[in-house]
Amino acid sequence: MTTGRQRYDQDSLLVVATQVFTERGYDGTSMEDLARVAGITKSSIYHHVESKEAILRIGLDRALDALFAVFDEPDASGGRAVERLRYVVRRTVEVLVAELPYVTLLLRVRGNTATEQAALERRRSFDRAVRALFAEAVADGDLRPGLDPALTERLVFGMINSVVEWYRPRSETTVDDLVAAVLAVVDGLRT
Amino acid sequence: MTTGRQRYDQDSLLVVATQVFTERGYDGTSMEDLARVAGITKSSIYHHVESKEAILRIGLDRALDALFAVFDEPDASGGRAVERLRYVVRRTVEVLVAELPYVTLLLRVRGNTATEQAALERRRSFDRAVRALFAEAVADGDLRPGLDPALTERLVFGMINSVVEWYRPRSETTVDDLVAAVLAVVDGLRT
DNA sequence: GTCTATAAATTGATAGAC
DNA sequence: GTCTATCAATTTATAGAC
Repeated sequence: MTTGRQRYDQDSLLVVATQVFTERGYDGTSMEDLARVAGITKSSIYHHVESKEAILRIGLDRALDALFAVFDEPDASGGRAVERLRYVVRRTVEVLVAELPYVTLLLRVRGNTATEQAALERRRSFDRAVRALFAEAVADGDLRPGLDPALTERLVFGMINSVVEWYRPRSETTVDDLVAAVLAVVDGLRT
Repeated sequence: MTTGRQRYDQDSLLVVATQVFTERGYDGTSMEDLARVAGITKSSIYHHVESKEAILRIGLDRALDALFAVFDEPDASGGRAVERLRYVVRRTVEVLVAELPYVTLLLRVRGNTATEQAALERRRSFDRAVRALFAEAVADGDLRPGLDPALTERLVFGMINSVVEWYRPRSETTVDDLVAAVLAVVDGLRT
C-alpha cells in the first residue's frame, strides 16, 4: 500500500482486473465492479484498455505464452520421453504458480467469445504436445503397459490444473512441495 | 425429439437450464438465452421457477446430494481405510458421470451469491471427509510414508473433478475405463 | 403452460471537461 | 490520468390475457 492515490497504467490495471475476474469470474464481473475495486471510475478504465474483452485477451495471452515457453526450454533429460515429460510436468506446475492469476483465468474460460475460443484452441494445442510425450513414454516402455496415453494425460494435467482452485503462494505448501507431490503421482505410473 | 411443441415442468426445464449454464457459465447465461434454447419465452420460465438463482440452487443441490450419498453407502472394504478410500473414489467418479451436468455446474461455482457460497461450504465438507480417509490410510501404512494426506487428497480429487472438463458419455472411453485409470493413479500411491 | 407488453435496474461504452 | 454525465442495449423480473 503506497501513500497517496493509486494511479494506473495498463499493466497495473491488468493486475487488479485479473484478480477480480479470477475471484468472481469474467462474466460475473462488471466494469463497475472493476472500477470499485480499482478505486477509479469506469471511464478511467477505458483510458487504459479498449474494452472488457481486451483485458481478458491480454491476461489469457500472458498465461498461454508462459505455458508454451516451457516447451522451448532446453532440459537435461537426455532425450528419454519419460524424463522430458517429468521436466514439462515440473515446469508447468512452476509456471502455473508463478502466473497463478493468469493461468486461473485461462482455465475458467468457457468459449463464449472469439477471444475465449482462440485461447481454448491454444490450450488444446498445448495438451496435444503433452499427450505426444505420454504416448512416447508408453511406447518406450517407461510407463505402465496398458495405460491409455490420452486418458492419462487428461487426468494428470487435470490434476495439475486443479491446483489453481486452492493453491495460494505464501501458504505452508511451497512450490517444491507441490512439484514433489505431483511428481510422486507421475512416478507411480512408471514401470 | 418428440413431435409437437415441447411443454415444460420444473424438472424438464432444469435439464435444459443446467445444460446451458454448463456450456456458457451461469453468469454468462441470460434468461433470454435460456428461453431461446428452451424454445419458450422468459415469462414461461418464471412460471416454473422463482428466479434464475433458484434454478442454480436446485441443480447444485442435486449434485451435492448425489455426492454425499456415496458416504452413506455400505461397502465391502472390511474396515481398512485404503479400501474404503478406493470405494469412495470409484463411486465419486461414477456419480460424477451419472450426474455430469449437475456436478459440472457445482464445480464451476465461484461464490458470487449466497446460494453459491452455501454450495461451496457443502463441497468443502465433502472434501474434509475424504481427507480424513487419506490421513487414515497413510497412518495405516497403506499409502507411501511421507505423503501429505491433505495435499494428496487435493490432487487426487482435483484430478477426478477435472473429468467434467472433457468426459462425455457415449464417447469411446467408458465409465469403467475412467474408473480404472483413476484407480491406477491411486494405486500408484500405495506401499 | 405460454404468450405480449413493460418495468426498473444494470451493463459496456463514449463525450468532453479538468 | 481521472472525472461527471449520459447513452443505448441488455438484464432480471412482473402483470395480465389466452
